[in-house]
Amino acid sequence: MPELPEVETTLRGIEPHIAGAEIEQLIVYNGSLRWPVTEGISEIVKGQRLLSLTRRAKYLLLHLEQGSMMVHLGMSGSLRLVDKNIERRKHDHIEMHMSNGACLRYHDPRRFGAWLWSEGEHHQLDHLGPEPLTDDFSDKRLFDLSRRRKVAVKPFIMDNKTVVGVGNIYASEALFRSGIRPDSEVGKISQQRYKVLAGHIKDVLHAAIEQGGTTLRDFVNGNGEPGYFQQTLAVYGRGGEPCINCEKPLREIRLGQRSSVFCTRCQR
DNA sequence: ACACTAACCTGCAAGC
DNA sequence: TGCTTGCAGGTTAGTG
Repeated sequence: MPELPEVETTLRGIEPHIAGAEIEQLIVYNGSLRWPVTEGISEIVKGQRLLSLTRRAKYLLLHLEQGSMMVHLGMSGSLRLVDKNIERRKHDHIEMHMSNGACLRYHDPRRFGAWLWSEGEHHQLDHLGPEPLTDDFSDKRLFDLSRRRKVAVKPFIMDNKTVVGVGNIYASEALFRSGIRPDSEVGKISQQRYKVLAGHIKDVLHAAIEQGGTTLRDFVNGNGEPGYFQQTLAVYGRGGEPCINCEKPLREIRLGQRSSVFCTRCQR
């Protein structure tokens, strides 16, 4: 999926084309996503103006006059603006027609995503940690949260309670840039090293947003264009290939059911 | 509280 | 060629 940079890229791509317009029709072709799409959502949102779009963690929030739709792209979801006359593709599950003629399609082969309506709070957002690109996320937070804990640092920074938006790609890349092994016990890492790590998490996310995100298989922004950050990946998906610094073959292990690639020489 | 696993679902690549 | 296996960007529910 889409990690934070891909969601942010999607938001920036679609927002100018649909914000301010009225929803003429929302069509749900297959509402069987991670959670069932809210019953009756088409009737609820019809005729409401889309006031604004925001992002929280990897969730997109479409703010309407009477409430909001919370959209998640799961592992394989994407949103794109299309010409409504173009035939739907397999796995195009939801379509939103706007009063200005724009048509937004939600495509998600694995159906791990979400489209939920609420007149108030979305409770999925209740227990999320801070946004990584704000001052609420810092080395101090990583240090304080990790004392007397034994979890490996990679699953720790991928845990939404620690910080949101950091998935398998950017966790791997930030640890490489920081020279920290992904399986290091969090309780044994110094605040100085967390300062380096927090800085690299922010840097790698910023850089990925500037490149329009990472396209591995099928990610596209709101206008159907891929991202380019995959060209910058140093370790993710490169198990067995040479380290870009020292040329030693990169090692691949599994941590918390996720593949983790790192350099045994450059990361300690 | 913490650490870890299985599960949701489809597509694709690798191996036999 | 075709079958089986394992893996893929996330998140939550359940186990010990």
